Amino acid sequence: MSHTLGIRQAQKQKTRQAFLDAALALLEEQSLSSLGLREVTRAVGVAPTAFYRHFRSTADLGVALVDEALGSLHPMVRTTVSTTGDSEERITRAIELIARHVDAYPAHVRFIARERHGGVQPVREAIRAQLARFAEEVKTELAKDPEAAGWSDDDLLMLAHLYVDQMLVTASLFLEALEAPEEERERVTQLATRQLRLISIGRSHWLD
Amino acid sequence: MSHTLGIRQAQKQKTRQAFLDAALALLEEQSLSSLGLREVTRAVGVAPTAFYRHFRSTADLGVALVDEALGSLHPMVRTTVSTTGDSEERITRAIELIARHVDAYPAHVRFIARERHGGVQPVREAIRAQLARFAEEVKTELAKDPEAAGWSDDDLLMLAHLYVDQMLVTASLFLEALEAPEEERERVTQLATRQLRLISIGRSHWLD
DNA sequence: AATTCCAGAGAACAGTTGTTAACTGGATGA
DNA sequence: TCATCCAGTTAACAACTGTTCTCTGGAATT
Repeated sequence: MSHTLGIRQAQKQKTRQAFLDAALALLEEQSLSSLGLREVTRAVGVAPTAFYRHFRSTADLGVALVDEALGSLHPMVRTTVSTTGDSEERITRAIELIARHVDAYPAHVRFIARERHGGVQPVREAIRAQLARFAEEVKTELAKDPEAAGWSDDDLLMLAHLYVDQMLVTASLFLEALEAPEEERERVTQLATRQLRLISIGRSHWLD
Repeated sequence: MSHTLGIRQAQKQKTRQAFLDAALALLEEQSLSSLGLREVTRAVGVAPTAFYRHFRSTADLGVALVDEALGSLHPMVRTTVSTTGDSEERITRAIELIARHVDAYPAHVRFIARERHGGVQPVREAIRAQLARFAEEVKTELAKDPEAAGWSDDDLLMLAHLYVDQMLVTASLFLEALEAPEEERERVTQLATRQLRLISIGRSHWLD
């Protein structure tokens, strides 16, 4: 079923990706609501009007960035929660996975953290929707665990949201520590690990 | 020692407050990094150049807003954590206090949530510093609790940060539910309450 | 009463912004 | 081969931006 794109479509997608890349770079030092259309086209090296061939507005571009940043993350989230091993191993592995992701895609993480409560409504809504999906998926994985026996659906979703939010808090901490010395990164790892451990303890005594 | 301000100083402070109020209102629909100096002066009803009599830049104004939004919050945080009563009562009271604060100062809460990871470095730093102070204060209160016996300083601070972050997550949820029907606000209250309860359970079994 | 001070006004500056319209030239499909 | 399509270009628009310098009039100081 894989149909090779025509030269034309291929070039268009390439330009579109250049817009996304340039915007993401520019957004490291500002918010989406101050990102100018001309600013982006200048960075890409095309005429301002070329922008409209791909996006209606910078808000539209922002929504596309949300998909790029979070869309491909779903498989990882599933495996993060569902990995086997005892509780302590799973925590260590989850934190490490987050740290690696921040190292690999710092600009994406910064964008999501920044625009989650940012000044552009459609983008906020897109992030909210994706995070709700994450929570649903985490909930599904949690439900498979024998520890979830006796838990109501509501409580499972409550815990899933807690995990998702904690994941973002941790990612944001790693982001701030990106340029910091290894010592500081280790401090963050320890903090995040113990916070997750505490939540995990609360989880195992929830039904007491 | 209270010295009545001269007419001149009084008028200046009044104008300064008008700047803060106008900026806060404008920031409900955008981020600080896109807030224009002329935009603010127009809203206040003064000449653009008057801005410089009070602030070096919009970033400077942002830092002043952080102080206004968080500076007066310290006493409340202390009482939130230190209130007497059993665990369940304290949780209910804390959530209610957050809900009331969001109702009373929605724009302040929105500003902090938005600019905590926003595009203006000095403002991010100011918020980070204030939240670190909050965490220290929460830690001090936690240490007074008999339940904290045997806890290391590091673990207490870890828990304090967890509480502070959870407080912000909850505040942000109430903010999104501000215009929503009472039913939705009740749902948020239930969610936040159970999350805090789970953390509280983890806390009480931490030393097991 | 005379002098200094200073919050705010006014005008002007070079640059920037988003959006429109009409175009070009190479890929596409008949 | 020839007509159609369409990603990207060019030019122009009114409106807006931050910042400078100069000025003013009433409060503050002497």
